[in-house]
This record gives sequence, structure tokens and C-alpha cells, in this order.
Amino acid sequence: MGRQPCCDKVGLKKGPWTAEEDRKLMNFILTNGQCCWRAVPKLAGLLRCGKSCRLRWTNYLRPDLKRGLLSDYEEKMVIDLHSQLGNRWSKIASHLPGRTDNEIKNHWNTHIKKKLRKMGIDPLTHKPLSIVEQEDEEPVKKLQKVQVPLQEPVKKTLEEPSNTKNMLTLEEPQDDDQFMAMNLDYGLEDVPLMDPESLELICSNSTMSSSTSTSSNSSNDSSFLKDLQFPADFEWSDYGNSSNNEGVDNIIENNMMSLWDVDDFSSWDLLLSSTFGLV
DNA sequence: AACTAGCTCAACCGCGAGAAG
DNA sequence: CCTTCTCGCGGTTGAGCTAGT
Repeated sequence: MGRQPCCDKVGLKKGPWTAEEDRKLMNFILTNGQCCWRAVPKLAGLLRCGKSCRLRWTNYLRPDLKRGLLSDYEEKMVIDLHSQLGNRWSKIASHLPGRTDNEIKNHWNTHIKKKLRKMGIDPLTHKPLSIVEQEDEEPVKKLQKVQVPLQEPVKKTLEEPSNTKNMLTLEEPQDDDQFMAMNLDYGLEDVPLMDPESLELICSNSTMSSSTSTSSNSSNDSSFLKDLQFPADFEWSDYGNSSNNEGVDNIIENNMMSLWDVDDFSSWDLLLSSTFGLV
């Protein structure tokens, strides 16, 4: 007969987390690792539901998280990925180490959207606004779907190879307007994205510097992290390759913090040309 | 100084997919 | 095979902050 409900919502605390709750959750995960979220609040002595604990951990407490504003380079990555994936924030986040889907989603809605509109680009379609407006005025043209086999190199970069979806679906217009016509309709597994090795290569070839915005903007609420001592048997299997007994600062610094702080992309030209074909 | 409007982002909500019983 | 649950995701909300008047 199924399982027990994840949490009976009676008597559970909601709203902002206190430093004490953070400490309890952090200590519990660091000691026991991530297991069954349903059991976490009970075992950690928290009056929260498992879902809330998971969210707090993934969006705020995880030691590999980068804090602060997204760098220019990260922003460009987000835009590029969004043009291919749409609002699949978790997929986008998986290509930006140390960033969460929530963070990227918020940044998109509050910063990038405006920025793109200001530049005359529709954040939804990634097309120039003038064209989007034209499209809105014209009656919607029916698009006819055709299937095109993926090129080999593209297939190799697929993040989650699928047996059934090795085809890119193109929407072919019924008129002659090439630009408006080509509307790539990627399947979730079909997007040709960089693999981690390629990303590493890019990072290692780029000028690395620790950005002031990412490394020093940590929230005061999480300052206790710096005092946390990691248990001797704790393994960072999911968060990097650091050896045991390292403090939070070292782990974050050695593995993640500066990975994406690439300062040598000062203009948007590269992005514009690669993503939108502009400039 | 007081009020208001706009902005930011942490947290919640509801849903779907897949797993478990 | 069906029901129930867990997990993860994307959309939305609202408290707190800031800038403008």
C-alpha cells in the first residue's frame, strides 16, 4: 500500500531558516550524507518537511555553492544555454558549477531579461525584438515539423544519450523567410552542450582570478560555515575531490570558487555573434 | 523623516516522472 | 497493474531592501 506521506504538514515550520536550523541541517548532512530527505528533518531535529530541507541544502547550504552575482562569463553561458534549452533551469545550472537552478532562474528574471530587451533581443525566443514584433502582428504561420538526423559530432556531446531521440526536430516554415523560419526545437536530450572536459579546458585556458563579487559576498547568515569542522570520515564524493579534514573555505576555494570567475570576457560581442548571429 | 514603488531573491507551491509497496 | 510516495523541477510569491519623491 504505497509509502508513508513525506510529511504531515501539521506543526511544521515555514518561512525563512534561522542560523540554528541551518547549523542543524548542515551538521546532519555533513555527518550522515544526503540520504532520504523525508527522514532528514526528524533525524536532524528540525521542524521542517524534507522538501524544505532539500531545498535549503541545495540552494543555500551546499559547500560547493558560489555566492554573489553571476560573472559576465556565467551570464553568457546562461543565455547561450537558455537559447538552446529554454526554461530548463536545472539543466542550465548543471553546466555552471556552484550555481543553483533557483539562482539562475532568479538572475534570469531580474537581470538578464531586462538586459536582453534593452539590447533589442526577445528573451523568450532569442530573436531580435523587431522580428518578434513583426511575427506578433502577422497571422501565425503554421510550421511544419521535419526530422533531420543529428551530425555525429553533435551526438557525441549529448549529455544524456537516448536511444529514441537521436533526431533534431526542425520546424520548417511554409514561406521563404529563412531567418524567421529556422526554429530549432531541441529535445531535452538533443542539445549539443559542452561536456565537463571541454569546460575544464576552457577554464584552464582562461585567465583565472577570484572575483570580488563571488568570493566576498557570502551571506552573513552562513558565516557559521567557516567555523564548521568536518568529520574525519566525511567524503566529498559529490562536491569535489578534496581530501578529508579540509575546512569549508579550503574546499570551496580549491574546487569551485574561482572556476568560473573569468574576467577576460568584458564585452557581449562573443555571445551576440555566437548565439544570435549579431554584431 | 515618512511614504511609496520597484527590485531582489529565498522559499513555497503544485505538478510530473519514476520508484516502491 | 494499481496506488501511493519521493524527488526534482519550474513557476510564483512575498518579505526585506533600496531608490525616488
